[in-house]
Amino acid sequence: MSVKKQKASTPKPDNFFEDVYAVVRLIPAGRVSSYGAIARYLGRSGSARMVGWALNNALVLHDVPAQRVVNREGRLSGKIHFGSPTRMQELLEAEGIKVENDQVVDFKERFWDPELELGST
DNA sequence: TAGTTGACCCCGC
DNA sequence: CGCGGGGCCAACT
Repeated sequence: MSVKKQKASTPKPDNFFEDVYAVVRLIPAGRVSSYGAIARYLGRSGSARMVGWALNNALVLHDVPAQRVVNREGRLSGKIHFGSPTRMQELLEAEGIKVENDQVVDFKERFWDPELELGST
């Protein structure tokens, strides 16, 4: 069976990426989450960077509110990828989230942990 | 083909 | 208590 590895032309069911989109989509308006929290919830605590990559693809898909996802400092680390230097902040303010100096105000109170909200049995 | 970067986080000094 | 380096996995050059 000379089955060569066709890396392209495949639906690519990347569960990890898809799962990231699902969790981010579950984030309610007015709340924010962090890469590490999502990564940990998916079982990839060490691969928090991949969450960022997933969201990067999310921007292309245009179906995920990536603006609600920030780093563990509550800082808009990914605002650079929104095309405009203030795009992410504007979106967050539109959701009711206050942002000062590229930093989410009361981030600790606005923080939304998937494992805490969803993973509660 | 292989090397480097990257929307990060944690540990050690 | 502050700063630096390593680790993680995938995509880009």
